[in-house]
Amino acid sequence: MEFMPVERVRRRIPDATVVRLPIYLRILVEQADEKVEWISSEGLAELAGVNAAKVRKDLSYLGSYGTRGVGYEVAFLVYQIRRELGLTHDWPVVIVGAGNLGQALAGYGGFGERGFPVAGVVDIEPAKVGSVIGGVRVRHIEDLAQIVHSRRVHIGVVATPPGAAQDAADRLVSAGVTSILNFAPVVLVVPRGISVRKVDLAVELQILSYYEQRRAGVGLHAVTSNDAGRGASA
Amino acid sequence: MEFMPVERVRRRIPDATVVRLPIYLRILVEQADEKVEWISSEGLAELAGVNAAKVRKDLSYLGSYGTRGVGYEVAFLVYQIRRELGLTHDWPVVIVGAGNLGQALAGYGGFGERGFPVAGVVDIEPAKVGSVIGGVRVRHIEDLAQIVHSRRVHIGVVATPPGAAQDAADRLVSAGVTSILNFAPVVLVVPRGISVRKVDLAVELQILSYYEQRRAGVGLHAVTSNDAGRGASA
DNA sequence: ATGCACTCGTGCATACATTCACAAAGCGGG
DNA sequence: CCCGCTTTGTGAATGTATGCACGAGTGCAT
Ligand SMILES: NC(=O)c1ccc[n+]([C@@H]2O[C@H](COP(=O)([O-])OP(=O)(O)OC[C@H]3O[C@@H](n4cnc5c(N)ncnc54)[C@H](O)[C@@H]3O)[C@@H](O)[C@H]2O)c1
Ligand SMILES: NC(=O)c1ccc[n+]([C@@H]2O[C@H](COP(=O)([O-])OP(=O)(O)OC[C@H]3O[C@@H](n4cnc5c(N)ncnc54)[C@H](O)[C@@H]3O)[C@@H](O)[C@H]2O)c1
Repeated sequence: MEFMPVERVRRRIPDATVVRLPIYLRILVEQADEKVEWISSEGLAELAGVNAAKVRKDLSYLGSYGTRGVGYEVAFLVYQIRRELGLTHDWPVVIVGAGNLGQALAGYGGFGERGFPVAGVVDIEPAKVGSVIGGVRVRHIEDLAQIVHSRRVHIGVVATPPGAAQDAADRLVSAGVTSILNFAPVVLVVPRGISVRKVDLAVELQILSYYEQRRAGVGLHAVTSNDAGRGASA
Repeated sequence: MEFMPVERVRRRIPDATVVRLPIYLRILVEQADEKVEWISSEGLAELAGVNAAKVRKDLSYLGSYGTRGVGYEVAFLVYQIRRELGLTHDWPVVIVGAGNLGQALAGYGGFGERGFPVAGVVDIEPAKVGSVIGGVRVRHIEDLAQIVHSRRVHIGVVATPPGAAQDAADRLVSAGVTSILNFAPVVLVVPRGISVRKVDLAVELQILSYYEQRRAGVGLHAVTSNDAGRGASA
């Protein structure tokens, strides 16, 4: 094997693991709130609804932070997962589209709590501009670049109608955003190096429909696990 | 080769493919609307943002519906994918939790259009009961079983606060629902044979944070694709 | 001190998913 | 009717993820 420098190169964490780390994190934070100080891979696996070996392997990508015979120290794991996910500081987000969904998102306090404060909401419709949602005033989309720069926004949320989603994404990218969470049922085209994740409710329902229909057809079956290997496409 | 009965045994479609079929379907419907009659795996791949070989393999699980040298007939593919996904009839859904999100969902017309009409919205809070959202009157959660039975609902949506989500899921299951779409940031525990998919926005943002942070740390990287292999856990 | 019970970390086997690469099949032009 | 062009369908190779099984630490009781 090649000589390896002490300053270890940050290991690439498998996509499938990246998807599960936030789930472990949420559970661990809940446990910490309940004054649980130590947890075993078995215990965490139970709460996360996965296999214990998978938990151990996932956590092993962060480093050897467990204690054999004992388990993992909850507070320490929380810290390590936060660090690995880049959650040591806030990531302000900007929401494009102040409609039904955009308003629900902006008004939802859960994001700010988890380190994703809403830095701004923009819309193309002058009629929407100026109204206040969740303590944030809706601004015109022309102000997008200004918001992104002044608030150092890296993450944008697309909540426009499907037909406007690509336009919204283009504007976000030219404003300097490098990660996009897309709610519009549209495949966004973005330059290499920009991460995109999508949330498509109709797709989710259709997937459920498949398993539902299958169950009806052939005896029972179902099963399968929710998020194996979702990354963030670029 | 073995003799094969005409009434072919339904092949199991890989989870990763099941996740992509709805995306192909949406694109194909759009193409049909634009009077496109034929499409190649290359063309569909382009629009779906995936590899052409993947498209062909995915479609091959449905059967040999392409024409070599030509491509796939759009209308026929639409029909076949719909059939395979169980979208030949409507799947009424019931929404539990008439808060911020539940209201946005109920008011959103996109579901009904795609074959998932809202059969009912229920809430535990008497104050919410009786109000009308998107043409549906909010009813008390005690009426859940009645709605599920009378409207033959198989799919339930959980849009309650996290602390109430397991209760909501339990009630859905006892009412007879066998598929659940969960918006609460909680791992639901359900009996074997019940499908669950979750939509967790905080998790999505945290995943983006990881890749974002990584980009800052080591040169560039990013990439990865959105939904490899999401199934529906039971 | 020694042994025992427990739990991590990980090599390895297996399963699943992606991609390549090419023969087979269909189409159209001459 | 045949030839050349196109595009499918799929074996095989590669890449990724899962889960088992067990060695190796750790803590505690005796
Ligand atoms: N509302 C839901 O529950 C729900 C559910 C699933 C998916 N979605 C999807 O989310 C997206 C938004 O849904 P909605 O219900 O909020 O729609 P909406 O029509 O209520 O709101 C869309 C908003 O985007 C604005 N907009 C339009 N073009 C724009 C542009 N180029 N730049 C900036 N803003 C622009 C509009 O002015 C409007 O305010 C849609 O793509 C929809 O399919 C919504
Ligand atoms: N609003 C958003 O944009 C958003 C975004 C991401 C996640 N979420 C998640 O979605 C869920 C709902 O969010 P929200 O903003 O609509 O919350 P909300 O508080 O506005 O609404 C929750 C509703 O559920 C009802 N409820 C409570 N317990 C119930 C029970 N046992 N059975 C039936 N109904 C019950 C409440 O009366 C209330 O009407 C939460 O888990 C939240 O974390 C919401």
